[in-house]
This record gives sequence, structure tokens and C-alpha cells, in this order.
Amino acid sequence: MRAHNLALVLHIVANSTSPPSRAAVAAATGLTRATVSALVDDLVAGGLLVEVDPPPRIGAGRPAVGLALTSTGPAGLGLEINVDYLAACVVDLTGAVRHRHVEHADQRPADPAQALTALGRLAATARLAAEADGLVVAGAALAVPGLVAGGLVRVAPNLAWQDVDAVAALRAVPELTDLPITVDNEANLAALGELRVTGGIPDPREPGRDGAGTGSPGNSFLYVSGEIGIGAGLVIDGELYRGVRGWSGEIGHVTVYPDGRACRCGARGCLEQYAGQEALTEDQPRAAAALGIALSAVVNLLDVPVIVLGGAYAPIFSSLREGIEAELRARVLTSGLAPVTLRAAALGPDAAMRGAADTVIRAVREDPAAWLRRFA
Amino acid sequence: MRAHNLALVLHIVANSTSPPSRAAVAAATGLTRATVSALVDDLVAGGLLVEVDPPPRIGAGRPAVGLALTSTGPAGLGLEINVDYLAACVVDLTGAVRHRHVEHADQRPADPAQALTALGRLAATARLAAEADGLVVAGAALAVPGLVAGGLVRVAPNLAWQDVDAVAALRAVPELTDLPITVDNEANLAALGELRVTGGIPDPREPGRDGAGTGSPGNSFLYVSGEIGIGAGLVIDGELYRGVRGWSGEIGHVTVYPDGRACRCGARGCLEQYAGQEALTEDQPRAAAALGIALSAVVNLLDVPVIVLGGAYAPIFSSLREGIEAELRARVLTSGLAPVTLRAAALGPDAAMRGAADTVIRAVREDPAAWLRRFA
DNA sequence: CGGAAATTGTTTAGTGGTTGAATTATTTGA
DNA sequence: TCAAATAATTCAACCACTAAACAATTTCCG
Repeated sequence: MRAHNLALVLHIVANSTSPPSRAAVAAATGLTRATVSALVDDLVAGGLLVEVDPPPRIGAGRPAVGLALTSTGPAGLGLEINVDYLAACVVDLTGAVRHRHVEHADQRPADPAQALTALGRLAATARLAAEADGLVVAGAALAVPGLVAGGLVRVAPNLAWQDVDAVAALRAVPELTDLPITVDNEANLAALGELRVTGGIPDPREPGRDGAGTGSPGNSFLYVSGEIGIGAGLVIDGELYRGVRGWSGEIGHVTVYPDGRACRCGARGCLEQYAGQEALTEDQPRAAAALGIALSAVVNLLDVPVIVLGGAYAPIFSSLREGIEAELRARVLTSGLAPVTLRAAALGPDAAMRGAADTVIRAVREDPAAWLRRFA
Repeated sequence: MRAHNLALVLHIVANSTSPPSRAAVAAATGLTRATVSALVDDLVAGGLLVEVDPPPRIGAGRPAVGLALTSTGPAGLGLEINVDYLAACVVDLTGAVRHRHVEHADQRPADPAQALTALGRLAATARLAAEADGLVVAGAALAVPGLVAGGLVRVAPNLAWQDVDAVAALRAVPELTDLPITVDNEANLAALGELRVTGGIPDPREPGRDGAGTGSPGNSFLYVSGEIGIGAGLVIDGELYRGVRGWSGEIGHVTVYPDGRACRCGARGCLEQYAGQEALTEDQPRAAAALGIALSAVVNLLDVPVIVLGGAYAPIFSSLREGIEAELRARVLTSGLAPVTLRAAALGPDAAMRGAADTVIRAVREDPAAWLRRFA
């Protein structure tokens, strides 16, 4: 219960536009001011919140003390390995990017061990730089362009990886041995990155589970990442949906033309063959149409109100838009009731790395009690 | 906290194969026996649990007292309106069907008001019969073959309904005025009905949200209802996913052949044109293939491990199976890693009505504290 | 047959965390 | 300068859970 309320208070402070007072937090949570005071004391002592100057006064009364997330507390280390670059970044509790290192190099000739060693070096550098700034790196997360299950990269076609234990490889770097490290699919993490930047403020109280989902529409979207393959990350009410076995989001292999081009997966007519990076340069209108067809399936099935186009799609968004929307208008059953919003990703190529770092700080935000225990 | 633990205890008792003792519940929940005793006392006093004969003894010690859900407590009234019948049933807390009334009649010539009046009569009869048995009808839910939003039936093509306030119409019946009534899509509710009958026992502790979803695979499935239209209900980890606006599951309008037959929705090549009830009689192999294509999209996107075929598909399941599975094998990217299970619905035409009743008792089971307050 | 061991369920004292009311602190406005 | 207003803290009371002792009832085993 304490744990839950600590998370609740942190959540309110994190999602306020201006530093709220203890009294404001009490009002927002429904707890008493006494309780909030006690909780805030713990959070300040544990280095998660800081007292800051209050927002400008309005009316009489004792002036409030503003509360804000620290910028010198726990931080997340976000890592990404992709076909033509390695990247690492450190994001603090407020969501600010404090360090960012990118190393451009084709990873395809390298074997997994080589690539992961290089990434490990990058990660170690980032960690040291961050800790010199007073940050405490609470964990790391790695984004890979492939299928992940049980902590293993089962298959990453564009890197030519198969059953790679990336976590173990990174842990082998001396500066990282003590860090909790996770791996996840690139599109999933990019979706989370996008959520952090553009997501609305969810309702502090439990969402009413009767009938349709609640929450602001910015918190439910499908992120589509167009690379050589095409992946997707689905965010529903601010939560990433990973699938029962963690293999959701394979939109690249949704069938668009049942008797169409042969795909390297063995099937025919997969979206990837029409809207993957190669096909994209050949025939953009057809790519847009294929995307529209596959996306309308998603919307018909899941009632997702927003679609975000990332990766290679983001820079050419304006030329794809019309073609995609035409298919959505025609093929989404409910498009007459409420149109589907289509927009370009806000974060560009950093999305996955940022999302990875975000998973770490998200864990701290969602369970501050665990963090406080670590430093009690 | 009390509310949460009451629900937890009820949950354990409900999902036990044989009546558990207080001590067994304590072990399963992690609470102490003293706490469980107190919680159970409240639940027994509130008429949700009863003490029954214990399971046969094993070993030494004081004999246990068995606990079970009451069959004379709160009950759910499940209603369904469909093209050729009206139906009502009453399900008690244990999930047993206590009353069942079906009235066969073509509803298409009737206008909404007429149909709902007839259904209201049926519902009133069912309620009175149930209360004569000592049941307390806690609420009602209505299944309709159409799109529901904000408590309104926005459009039900096969009934020729548009923007019908079905809840208000039912409330107009004197015997039902005091009941909380909800409406939902037929496929969604059928999925819940199926879950109640075949669903596995979820982990009593909070599912670990790190990585992939947990829970038994029986708790995540897509229910596909083949009627004149085709609807789907998605259940993930034992929870129905309704979509952000409540419009999920429109698998009938997923594109299968982009340049195929014109659909009444205005688009081309919708699944409904190939696997709807009419097309089904014409060309079954093609229907199976079309279903397989659309379902492989679902699995690629959502990583759903189980697909349940209901409605008109259930009786011809064996002749559809091979055709569907062939497409799934070919088109689901991860079919090599773990196959998709395909099975026929267990509940037949009663699924939606049963699922509707289930939503009511589910609400009581998930928040027993609210029920206890009502009778304090 | 009788006592030890085992097991269930209750009782009782103690603890953590929340509430509500009173109290202190600090400002604005008359 | 003082009343009103607002923020934050202190303190007693309370609720729900825990832990440990205890009572009740059985089986096991010599």
C-alpha cells in the first residue's frame, strides 16, 4: 500500500505541467495532506523528488513548495544496435537526455560478439560520463531489430543473428557487470520512446474498466518502424503490448496481396515486399497503398485511433500520407464515425534508444519503493 | 486493501477445483490464516461464500472446512438479441446456468422498440424465476450483433438498427427499472463466455509485467464468430480487449483480396465476402483460405496463441481446419517457433448470452467489497 | 488403547500506514 | 495591524494485516 501510494505521488508529480505543491498532490490523489507529506519526505530523502521554487502565487496564504523529479537521481541507459550504427544514451528521471553517443558503422560484416563488444564500450563510456554528473544508472535496455524471447535474440535477419545472448555479452564488460540489462525489439522500444515524448497525461485514478478503454487518445497508438524489415509497437492506454510470447508487432509479414511477391519468410505478398526499405524507393504509391491495407486491418481489429510512422517512413511522411489515408478511409469500417489520425514519428532515429532508456526509468517511476529500498 | 484482499480470496476459491480450506486459501494468497479467516467471515456473512463439506482427508490434523461460491447469491442476467432469436439466461456466482429462455422469431421485420419490448418480457420472466430460487439478480448485459459505443447501439446491419438506446428501452420494463444494464458486441461477449468455460486458472499473484505476458495460454485467445457478418473478440490474459473506443474486433472487414469482391461496407475484398455465412456455403475451401489469411494477420500483429472458431464456423470446424491451418503455417512468421492452436467454440449459440451474464457476475467477483456494501 | 504429532481455525498483542483534527507557518488584503 | 487564506506538520485514533500462542480435532504409531 505504501509502495502503491509512493508510485501514485511520483506519478502525479511527473505528469504535472508545473511543479505541484504537497497540497496539490493531495488533492489530485485523494490522499490527505498528512499522508502526502510523509510520502514526499520519503521520496525526497530517497533522492527521487526535489523541492523547487513554487509556481507563481495566486491569492493569499502560505506559499507552496514546488515538487519536481530530480535530475541527479536514477537514470536509464538506452542502447541500440542496428544495421549501420551503434548507439547509447542516458536519460534521467525527468526524461531529459543527458548523454548521447552514436557510432556509425556497418554491423553486418561483424559477428554478434564483435558488435556487442563495441556497443559495450560505448555503454561503459556513457555510464561513466553520466555518473560524473551525479546520476546513478539504474539499469540498461537494448533495442535490437529482431525477435526477442526469454531474454534471447532469437532471430535478427538484418544483422544475421540467431539465438544471441546479448545480455550476457554486455554483462561481460567490466563496467556493466552490476547493471540489470534487458533486451527488446526495436519497434516496441521506439513506440515507448514516442510515448514518452508525445503521450498525454493519463488519469491518476484507476481507469474505469467498464466499456471502452479510457485515457487520452495520445496514449494509444501503433508505431510502425520502416526499416529493411517492418516492425510495429502497439501502445494501449500508455502500456506497451508485447504479446503473449513477446512476438507481437510483426506487421511486416501481414499479408497484403495473397498471391503477390515471394517473401524471404516463405510466404507470399507480405507487406515487407511492398513497403520495406527497398520497395519503398521503387514504387512509393504502391508502398503507401500496401501500408494502408495492412494498417486498416490493424485498426479494424484493434480500434487504434492513432498511427505513428517512424524509421524510414518519417522523412517521406508527407508523400506517403495521402496514399495511406485513402486506403484507411475506404477499408476501416468505423472511419466514418471517427477518422484515424496518421502522423510522423517525433523522435527520428533516436526513438528506440530513447525508449530503451525509458523502460529503465519507467521501472523506477512505477515502483519507487524498490528504489528506496536499494538506498535505505 | 481490504477490497483487494476480499477479491483475492474470492478469486482463489472460485478457481479451485475442489473446495479449499481457509488454510489452503491462506497458502495460495500468501496472507496469514488469521487474515483469511477474517476475510472469509465477511464473505460468508455477505452471502458470497458458503461452508461446505471438505475434500476427503489426507493425513493427520483437524479436519478442514471447505469453501465454495454460493449458488443462492448474486446472479447475472444475460440477454441476447439476434437476427432470428431472442434469448435470456440467468447465471449464478458459480457460473452455473440457472434459467434459460429462448424465443425463436425473425427480428428483422420488427423495429427496435418491438424487439426490445419482447426481449424485456423475456428478461422479466427470467428475473422473476431466478428470484423465486433465492437468487439476487445483480445486473443485466445485452449482446447485440453490432457496433456499440457509449452505451448506444450505433449500427447493427443485420438487424437494420441505427443509434438505438437499447438500455433505455429495457429499463422501461417495470421489472427491470432498478437493474444496472449494459450493452456490448455479440462477439466480445461470446469470447467472455468461452473464457468462462475453457479458461485456465490465472496466477493469483500479480502477473510479472516484465517481458512477455504470463498466464496460462487458455487465457489469451481470439474468438471468431461467423454469422452473416464476422466479428471477433480478443481476450488477453483473461481480459477482454474492447479497443479504445469499443470498436475492436471487426475482423469481417479486414482486407483479404485488395481488388476482390465489393463489400457492403464500400471496400473491396473484405473477409466477410469470402467467409461470411453466404459465401461459406458456396466455396468452403476459399472461405477457409480467406480466414487463414486474415487470422495470420492477427497472429503476426498480436502473437495470439489460440484461435477459437464460433458461430457458423463451429459445426463445420473439421472441414475448415486444414485450409485455415495451411495458411497460418505459411503466413505466420513465428509458426515455426510455436504453432497456433485452432479449435472450435465449446459453447455453441449460447456463448454470447452466457458471456453477457458472465460480465455481471465477473463484476461482483472482481469487487466483492462493493457487493458487501450493498447489503451491509 | 493412549499419547504424540499434525493440521485447522481462532484469539490476542503488535505494527505500519492512513485519516482527521488541531497546530504552526507564512502570505495577501482590508 | 489584524483577519482571512493557504501550506505544511504534528498527534491521537483507527483499520487491516502479521506473528505467535492457543484451542480443537483428527491420524499415526507403539
